[in-house]
Amino acid sequence: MARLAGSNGKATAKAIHKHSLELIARHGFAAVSMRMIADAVGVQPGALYQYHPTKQALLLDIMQKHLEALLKAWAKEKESEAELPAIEALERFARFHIRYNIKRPDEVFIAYMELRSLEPEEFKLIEELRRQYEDELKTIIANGIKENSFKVEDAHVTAMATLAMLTGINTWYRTGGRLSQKKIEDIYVNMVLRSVGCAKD
Amino acid sequence: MARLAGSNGKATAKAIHKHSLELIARHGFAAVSMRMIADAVGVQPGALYQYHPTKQALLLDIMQKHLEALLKAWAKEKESEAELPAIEALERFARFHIRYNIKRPDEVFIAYMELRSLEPEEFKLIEELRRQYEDELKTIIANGIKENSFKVEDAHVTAMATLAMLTGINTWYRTGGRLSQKKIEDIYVNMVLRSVGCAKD
DNA sequence: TAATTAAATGAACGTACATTCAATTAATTG
DNA sequence: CAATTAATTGAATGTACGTTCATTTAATTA
Repeated sequence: MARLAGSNGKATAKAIHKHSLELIARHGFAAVSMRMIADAVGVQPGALYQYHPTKQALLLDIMQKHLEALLKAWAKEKESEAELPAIEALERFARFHIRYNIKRPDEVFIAYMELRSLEPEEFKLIEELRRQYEDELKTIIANGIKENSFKVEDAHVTAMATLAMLTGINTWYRTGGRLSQKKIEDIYVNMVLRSVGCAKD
Repeated sequence: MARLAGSNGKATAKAIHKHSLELIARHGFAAVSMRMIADAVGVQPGALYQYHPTKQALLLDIMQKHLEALLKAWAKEKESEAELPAIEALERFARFHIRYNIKRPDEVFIAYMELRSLEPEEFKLIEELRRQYEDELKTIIANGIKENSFKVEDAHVTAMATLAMLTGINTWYRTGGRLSQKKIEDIYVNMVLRSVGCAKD
C-alpha cells in the first residue's frame, strides 16, 4: 500500500465499492464516470484500475458480490431450521427477503436495474445467481402445492408475483416513516400468505 | 416539412418518440446518445432539436405522455361503469393495470427507471402523475376497508404492494410464453383479491 | 536499512458527447 | 410560380469520457 496508514491493504478497495454503490444507485451506471468515483474515494482516476480492470468489471463485482452474499445469507437462514412445513417456510422466506433487502436498497436496485449494462457473458453469470434465488422460493411454493397447503395453479408465476411484491418495498420504504419495519413486515407476510390461499387469520 | 412525402408533419416526431423509447428502454437514458437516436430515425443529430430543445426534454416528453395516457385510459375505463362495489372495483383496476402495462413494457420501464435522470422540477411533475394513479388504487382499497370487504390494515401499504406485484409482470412476461395472457391475468387477479382478504374461491 | 513490490499520481491519448448554426433544401402560402 | 416559412444538413464547438503509462511514493520483505 502506498497511502493509508491503516492496518490492512483493503481500505481503498472497500471505499471504491461503497462509493461506486452509492453513485451508481443514484445516477445509474452509464451516468457515473470513473472520475466521479475517484473523487468520492479521494483518489486519482488511474488508481481505480489497480482494483478493477475496467469500469464494467467494477459493476460486475458489485452485482456478483451482492447476489452471492444474498444466497449465502439465505442458505444460513435455511440451515437454522431444516424442513419446515410449506406455510412456515414461505413465511420464513418472506421475512428473510424483506429484512435482507430493506437494508441494502442500493445493491438490490443495481442488481435489477443494471443488468442491461452487462456484456452477454456477465449477464448470464448474474442471471444464473438470480435464478438460483428465485428457485428457492419456487421450490417452497411447489412443495406447498404438493402438500395441499397452497391453493395456486402455477409455482413459477406465483413466485414471480411474490418476489415482485416483496422487493417492491424498497421503492417506497424510508427509515423513520409512518410504520415500523416490523409492522410493514407483518402486513406483507400476511398478504403473501393470503395470496397463496393460506391466510393465518 | 422538408423530407418526408407523407401527408402530415408529425411523421418525424413520431419516429423520434418510437425510437427513443426503444433505445432508452434497452440501454438506459444516459447510455443513449442523440446520435444513436438520430441514426435510428434516419436523420442528422441536429434535426432532433427541432422537436425537443434538449435530450432531457425528450425524456420528459416520453414519461409525461405515458403517464397522462395511462391516467386518461383509466378514467375512461372507470366511466364505463360507475360506482362498483370495492371487490369488483379492485378486480377491474387489476385487470386494467395488467392489460395496459403488459402492452407497453418500454414506457413502463422508463417511467419507473429514469426518474433519476430528471431535474427536480421535472421529477416533481412526473411524481405527481404517478401519485394520481396510485391514489386511484388507494381509494379503491380505502373504500373496501370502509365497507368491510377488505381485511387489511393500511390502504397505502396495500396499494404499494399490489402495484408492485402487478407491474412486476413486465419483468418476466414475454409474448408467446408458456401461459396465455388471460391465464396470467386470472392468476394475478386471484392473488390480488386473496391478498386483501376477499378471494372468490 | 537496502531491495523489492505494490499503490497512486498526474498527464496524456483518442473518442464520443450534447448542442449550435450558417447554409441548403423542401413544403407551404399568396 | 414567387415568396416565405419550416425542416434538415453537415460541420464545428468545447467538454467529458475510459483508459494508459512513465514516474513517484509508500509499504513490505530480507
